[in-house]
Amino acid sequence: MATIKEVARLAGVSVGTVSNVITGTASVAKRRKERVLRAIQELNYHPNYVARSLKLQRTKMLGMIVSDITNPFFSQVVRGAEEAALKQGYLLLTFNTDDHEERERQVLSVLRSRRVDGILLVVAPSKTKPTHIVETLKAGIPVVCLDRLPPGIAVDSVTVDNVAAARECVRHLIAQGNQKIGIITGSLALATAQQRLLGYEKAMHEANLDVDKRWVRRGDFRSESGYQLGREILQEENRPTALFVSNNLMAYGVLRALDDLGLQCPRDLAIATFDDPAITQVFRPRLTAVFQPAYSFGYTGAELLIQRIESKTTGESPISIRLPTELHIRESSATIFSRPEARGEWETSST
Amino acid sequence: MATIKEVARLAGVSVGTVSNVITGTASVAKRRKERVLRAIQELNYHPNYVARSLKLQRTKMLGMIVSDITNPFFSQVVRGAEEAALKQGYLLLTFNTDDHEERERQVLSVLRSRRVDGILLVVAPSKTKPTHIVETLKAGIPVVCLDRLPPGIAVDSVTVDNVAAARECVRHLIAQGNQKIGIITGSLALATAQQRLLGYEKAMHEANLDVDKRWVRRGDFRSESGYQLGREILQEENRPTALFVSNNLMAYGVLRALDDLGLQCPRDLAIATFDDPAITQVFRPRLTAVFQPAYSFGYTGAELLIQRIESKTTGESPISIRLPTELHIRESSATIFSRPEARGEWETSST
DNA sequence: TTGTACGCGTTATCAA
DNA sequence: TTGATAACGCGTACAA
Repeated sequence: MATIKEVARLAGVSVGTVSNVITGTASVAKRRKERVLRAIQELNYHPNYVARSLKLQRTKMLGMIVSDITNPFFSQVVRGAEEAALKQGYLLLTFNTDDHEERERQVLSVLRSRRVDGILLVVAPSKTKPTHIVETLKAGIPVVCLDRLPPGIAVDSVTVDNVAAARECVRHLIAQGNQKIGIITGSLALATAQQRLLGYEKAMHEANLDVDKRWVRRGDFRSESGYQLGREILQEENRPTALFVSNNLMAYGVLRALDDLGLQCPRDLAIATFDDPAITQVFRPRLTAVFQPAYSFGYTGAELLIQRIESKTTGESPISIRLPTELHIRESSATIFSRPEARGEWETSST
Repeated sequence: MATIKEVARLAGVSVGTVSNVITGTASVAKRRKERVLRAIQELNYHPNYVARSLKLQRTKMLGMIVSDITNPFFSQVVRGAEEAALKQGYLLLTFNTDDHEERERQVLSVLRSRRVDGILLVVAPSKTKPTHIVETLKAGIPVVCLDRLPPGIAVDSVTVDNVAAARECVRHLIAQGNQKIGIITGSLALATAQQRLLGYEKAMHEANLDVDKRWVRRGDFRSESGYQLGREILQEENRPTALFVSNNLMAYGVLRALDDLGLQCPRDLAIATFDDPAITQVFRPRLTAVFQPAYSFGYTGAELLIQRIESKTTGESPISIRLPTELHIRESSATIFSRPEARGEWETSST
């Protein structure tokens, strides 16, 4: 692979001149410039970004850590981040943690060795303050947390108001006539899961509705837990008429559980959930869900991160960006108490 | 950020010794080793991989290019690739091309500048031989093509037998009693799209069934084209009773079209398709689909690529790996001619 | 077994 | 405007 030296020799100029042509930092005489360009073409020269990174002490690479890119919500986040990053010449190094804190720790270490300029992070569940994140910050590497906030750490972030969104969602279930409403939460080591539970409790409380302990089940945001807990709840002798499921994957699990038990949604159980991937919207039952702007999570996060990087303002007080959500009301929450005649004609209300 | 020099100074040894401790290339006296380890700990030293890459002339980074990570098929591919790569210490630099050849060209150029050790590539549609791929190969960068083969280029690859899979799938539609069967293809600039069309034609031909030209529509593997073409076909006066849709996204579009027209699957139209993301399997209608081992595409591809990289055998004759597919038969292809009484009880036959 | 010195390909500084 | 040269941080001969 050709080096800048070879280009310089072929063009009959010094390496400094070639560098100036490439980066455009200093002006170069027109004739020499042309000679250099021709040599670059001829040798099919591609500047060595590794060497440049070493010299400049920045790599123009961003770490992108999500729990599972296979979840349509996160693949959208990544997509958004890539778009914003690429636009400014940054590349994405992506990783999945499957929500394992240990894996997150390893990835963070790798990323520090790779000298990425910054990190976009969807944190894994953690009971205690994740020291590896603190240390990354302390090392001067900007981190922007997406969707979830790590406990006890002041860090830039892009989030939504989970409490309000969950509350609105459960309110809707109540408005549909449901009184016995259950919830399947994510791991309570995750801020988002806690907040959605809180929103649920608020809505129930302000409507003076009892919350039976057995209707509150704790999952882990994965499909299998939705399935298991769904089965359990549905087999209670006093089962709820509606279920608020804290994320999409678990809602899919609940649907499977319904199917197993010969039950149907919404006939036997109303369902409302979080996350609203376009891909599922064409199938039945259409899920009532809190839509989160997944793409914007990534895009906005990357923009914020790059701004931090380039303005060298790490250590300032954290910036937290709040994105809006929308409650998309569809057939899965149409209960026995209020079921329109028409099928498939549901409106999309927003907030 | 600490350097190897500082570690050496703190431990009271030379940089060579520190390097030996880190890489394990030469043995170091136990006591000194401990001192070094302690110094590393204390300084929170993370070896500079940029410098190492420059010295070693390899980055332990792989380029991963897909059309759209938002498509569950490709997110699985990426996931598999990451798993295999990480296991051997390689990192993934991921990119989406949205099937634009120009974008692919740019990304390839960036990747060469970044000095990635190899590239996993899902090629974009291309009418002519993509010279940028040839040149990447010529530059000595191993490339493994996933899922699709670029026209006229001998390159390592991981694919499935699209012709056979499509044929089996259409045969199934025929066996269900359908005689008027249409197809929505992807861009015929894509090998996979061509092959699936070919499989369709073979199945129709060997069953002595006519193929009405108006039943053969050319999409682009995106949902919107499935919707548009689905509408067109369904509004023909002599419309088919079954449709073979060449990929998942377009199938979702067709479902939407059905809905718009007040029709239902499978009552008014049987559907069979390609790709079979787990996420959709819990919804109705459950789609009959050719399952492709998406995760394995990535995993196997990365393994093959790394083997190429580490054995330095670029330029040898290309290796092509064929992965098996499975036809998953579900309710979407249950036609009026053969419809079991039970709902939701469909078997999964495989080949 | 340990230390020294060179080079990887750039960019930036400085003198010409 | 141009050319020569010193870093950037590391791994690895080679010498000790």
